Amino acid sequence: MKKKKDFFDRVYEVVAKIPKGKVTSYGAIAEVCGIKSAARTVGWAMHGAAGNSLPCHRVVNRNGELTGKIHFGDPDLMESLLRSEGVKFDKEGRVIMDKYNWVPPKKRKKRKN
DNA sequence: AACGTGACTTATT
DNA sequence: GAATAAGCCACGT
Repeated sequence: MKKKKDFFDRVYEVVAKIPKGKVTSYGAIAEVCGIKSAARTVGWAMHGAAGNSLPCHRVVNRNGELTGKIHFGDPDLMESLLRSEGVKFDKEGRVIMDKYNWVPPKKRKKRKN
């Protein structure tokens, strides 16, 4: 039975695997899901992820800006969470992508590595 | 089925 | 280099 996971489910899996103290970009997740150009859809997936205990605060945009912080209820919550995990911000309030940018492993069919 | 929206990204001006 | 435009995919109405 081929349970074709929806794009959303795929995103949830990836986001749930983001290491603590690291962040990733929507585009990266979208690419891992198979659609590189679906960065926006990844954000949509987060909407459905609300209440799924997913570390959505570890997902930032390509610039390291916390674009989704607005949806946390409190704009400062996302930054606080990341700071609590050891993530540092530059003076512009962005995540230092050079150090914290983490790209999820591509889920190949039966990837044995 | 179609139009509009959205937590993005890339290219062009 | 900054600002604007278009492209992209999925969901909601």
